Amino acid sequence: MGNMKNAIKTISINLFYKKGYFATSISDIAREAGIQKSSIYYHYSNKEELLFDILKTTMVDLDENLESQIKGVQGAEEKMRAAIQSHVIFHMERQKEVIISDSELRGLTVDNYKNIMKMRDDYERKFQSLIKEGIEKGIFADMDFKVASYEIITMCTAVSIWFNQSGRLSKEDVAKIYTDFIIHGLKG
Amino acid sequence: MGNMKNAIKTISINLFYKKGYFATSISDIAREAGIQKSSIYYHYSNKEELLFDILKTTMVDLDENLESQIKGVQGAEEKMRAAIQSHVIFHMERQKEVIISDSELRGLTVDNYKNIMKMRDDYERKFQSLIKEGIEKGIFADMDFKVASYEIITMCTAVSIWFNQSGRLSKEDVAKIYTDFIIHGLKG
DNA sequence: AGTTATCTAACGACCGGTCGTTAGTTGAAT
DNA sequence: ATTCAACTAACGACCGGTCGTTAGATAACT
Repeated sequence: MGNMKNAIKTISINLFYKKGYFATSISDIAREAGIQKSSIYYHYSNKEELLFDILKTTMVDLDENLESQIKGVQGAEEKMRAAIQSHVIFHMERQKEVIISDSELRGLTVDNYKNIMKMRDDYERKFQSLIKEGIEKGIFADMDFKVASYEIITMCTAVSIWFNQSGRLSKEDVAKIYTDFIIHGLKG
Repeated sequence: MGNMKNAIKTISINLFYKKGYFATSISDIAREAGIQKSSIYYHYSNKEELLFDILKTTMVDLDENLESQIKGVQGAEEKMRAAIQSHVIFHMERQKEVIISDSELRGLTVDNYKNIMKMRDDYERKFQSLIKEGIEKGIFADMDFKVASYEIITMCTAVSIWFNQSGRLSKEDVAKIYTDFIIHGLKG
């Protein structure tokens, strides 16, 4: 079983989140895992591969989440509502990983960086398609659909920063507030 | 004159933006400035002080910018429009510094961290007051004003990430798009 | 016997920071 | 006008420590 490998990944997520990728040493990770730092290299060939594994998994899960949530939904507005809810809830449930994804891209070398950026672009384009569809059908106001997608995605991504699991609002409360706000913004 | 000190600061802004605070060494900064790294310590007593100087200046300027833009403006909606425009344009004009401000807070020790966070909270509360005022006067829909402030600030802050000075849209174009989107979201 | 997962030990590179020193400038006292 | 102490701004050598990574040994399980 990849039991230790999985532990290393989970520990790294926590440390990268708390201290940042560059400020976290292989020794830190090994200490938490209860092994020697050289043993990390049995599971991952270098530090960057560990970061890349985290980022890749997060993006794949995010995308699968979106696809599964909008599949079968009818109507431009309803599809957009489903997409927003999917994105927002994912960012509240996977706070640490998405924060790492947003702040540690500098830790990647060119090939890995391009790999992640391509996934991001594909994901972004799905939102842009939904906006375009809504505009064409006259449900949303005429607007710059690219800027609209940046507005929506960046604001929904940021829930990961301020949302508190044990706070006043439930994930569903927050999703509702965000969805309503954005739909009003889109309808103009 | 503090000419070299200023050069060190500007160089650091560029390097912290490009490579990140932890990945930038004092040697890197010194090399760009054309001096020895020990000479950096004549101007700044340690690396963190340099980071703090950048963050503090940015927050002070951001706040002064907001105050000067909403001063004298009448009406809740118009004041909110002025605030959004002020925030968005500042984040397009000072891209590097605000990105550092958003991603390198971990480089600060407790006291400096608290100092910056207090300024952020104060700034945030100004937006919350504007929202509350609009709700009370019946101009904005009834809503959770705290979440609304997070929605607005995080989305407007993110223009620093995607905005391209030599791109298709002018700063004023972007400000207009953001302001309209948000006002519609607030009016509900 | 071979594989898997871990260990110990060490590597060279680089880090932030300190030290004593030095050359040029300034300003007040002589 | 000259002297002299203080200040400014930088130098280059060096420190202890940590970094990511590698090599080779070892122990347990199949």
